[in-house]
Amino acid sequence: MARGLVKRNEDYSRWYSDVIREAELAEHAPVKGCMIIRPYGFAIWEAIQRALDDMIKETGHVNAYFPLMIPESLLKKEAEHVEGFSPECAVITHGGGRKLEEPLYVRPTSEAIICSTYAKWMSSWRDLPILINQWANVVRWEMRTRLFLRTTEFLWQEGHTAHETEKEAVEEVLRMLEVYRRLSEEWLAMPVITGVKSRSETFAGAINTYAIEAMMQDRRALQAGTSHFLGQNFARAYDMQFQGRGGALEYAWSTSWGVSTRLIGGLIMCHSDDQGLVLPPKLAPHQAVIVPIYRTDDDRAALLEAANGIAAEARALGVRIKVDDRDHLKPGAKFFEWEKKGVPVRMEIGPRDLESKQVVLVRRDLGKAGKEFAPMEGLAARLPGIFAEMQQALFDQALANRRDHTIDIDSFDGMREVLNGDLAFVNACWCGSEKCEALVKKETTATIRVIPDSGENNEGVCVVCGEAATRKPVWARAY
RNA sequence: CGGGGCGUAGCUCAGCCUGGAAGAGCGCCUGGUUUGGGUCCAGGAGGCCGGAGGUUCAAAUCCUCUCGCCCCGACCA
Repeated sequence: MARGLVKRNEDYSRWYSDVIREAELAEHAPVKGCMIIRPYGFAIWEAIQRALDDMIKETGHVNAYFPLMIPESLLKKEAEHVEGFSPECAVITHGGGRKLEEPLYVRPTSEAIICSTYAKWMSSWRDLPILINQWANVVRWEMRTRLFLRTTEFLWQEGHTAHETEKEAVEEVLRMLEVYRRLSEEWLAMPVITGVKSRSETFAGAINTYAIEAMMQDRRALQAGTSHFLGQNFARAYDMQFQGRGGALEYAWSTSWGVSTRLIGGLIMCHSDDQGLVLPPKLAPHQAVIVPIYRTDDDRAALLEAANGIAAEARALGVRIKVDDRDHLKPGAKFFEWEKKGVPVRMEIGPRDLESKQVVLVRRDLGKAGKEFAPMEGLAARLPGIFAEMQQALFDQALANRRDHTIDIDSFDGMREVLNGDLAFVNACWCGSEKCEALVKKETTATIRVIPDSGENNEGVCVVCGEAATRKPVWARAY
């Protein structure tokens, strides 16, 4: 079995760390809660960035960059916002060898600095909308951290937009929620439920927070992205005013939305297995690897020539492929290594294969059972199709896992049993009171993950208090 | 912040109880051997035993203090 990896059913938490270590995605830094993202892990992040950045631009946004440090006074202008964040802020008190007159906050998010800048940029309704995104790092002093899922410093993108009307802003929030859904489902092969958060889970200072919520293999939920409708709250706090079409001064309607390196944690817990990482082909740094198997130098030369030929052909078709020509490792060692790193397709080629003009092809998600002899003729051209099938298979598998573990429940007892037991996504009606929500959390540690936007069959009675309910949230234990 | 665990070779750790020449496995370097699922053999490099103080003829080991990290609970993307 995979050396150095515990099995998922033995200790899921340790398995998760093992996968990251063995795949060389990241490691702990000397600073508590911080991580070093290693080149292989960062390559995955770069692939996510490329895909998302394209979508962000296709939807009319541009990138910019705002400072890491925010003056305390600026952050404190939006009371609810600062209250939500101040306990987890890192504060810089000294610089240049002396105490600063005003402390600087390391951004936990950039609403304060960006909104106050937008205020200067808008004078007329013609200046709107402002549609800007930034790729940045942020710091939140979390009590408990886990690689990728929750680190003190993390990488993300944060979009910040300002609009003339409420309608436009709401449309923007939902548009970006949809972008996140597509990123997650089409690129990470990670199915998500979209919807709005309950009040207690709403971003500090926002009117509404929308989210994409995914189920991990252990049936816990992961909030994978959020899109916030900020109303005019930040406009009032940071003076984002413009002269409207009628000539009067109006407050802008703003939004913000973000996804982070947490997505990589989701990716791991959605698809990987007891052998290690499993990557969806669309995001894999290497989509395929060719391992030559030889005895003699002559064999080696001939095989490498054949392998490089296949690789060149594949690259011409846009496939990210690697020929593992390292001479000091046996083939078996290479198999294990690429397996742990989640490379979608492995091709083995030895003298016998060369003779019969074929390779042994193994899809990562199917394992040894899925080994096939593939003719070299037309092999490169087949790869994109194989990747597409695997991409779909990963999504289908994750979706099936969610369907198999989603339950409609109408009694609090039933809810307690599931959420304190094997875990699942529980669909259960809710009256909307924070008291009922808090009681569920107290007795099960589960929370409302999202109130789905599909409006069907939501009439009922609250699973906790029995009062009339019009909402049917997804309840689950979350990361 | 509470509870638990751990700091010794690049990594994983043994040694500590009962003080007396710093070890193993893996990895790394050299040479040979091997190559269709983690080759084998020989040789080699590599250490302020987390830090400070104390006890002692003598401390990785005992005592005090300290710093840090990991895991489990209360907060969060």
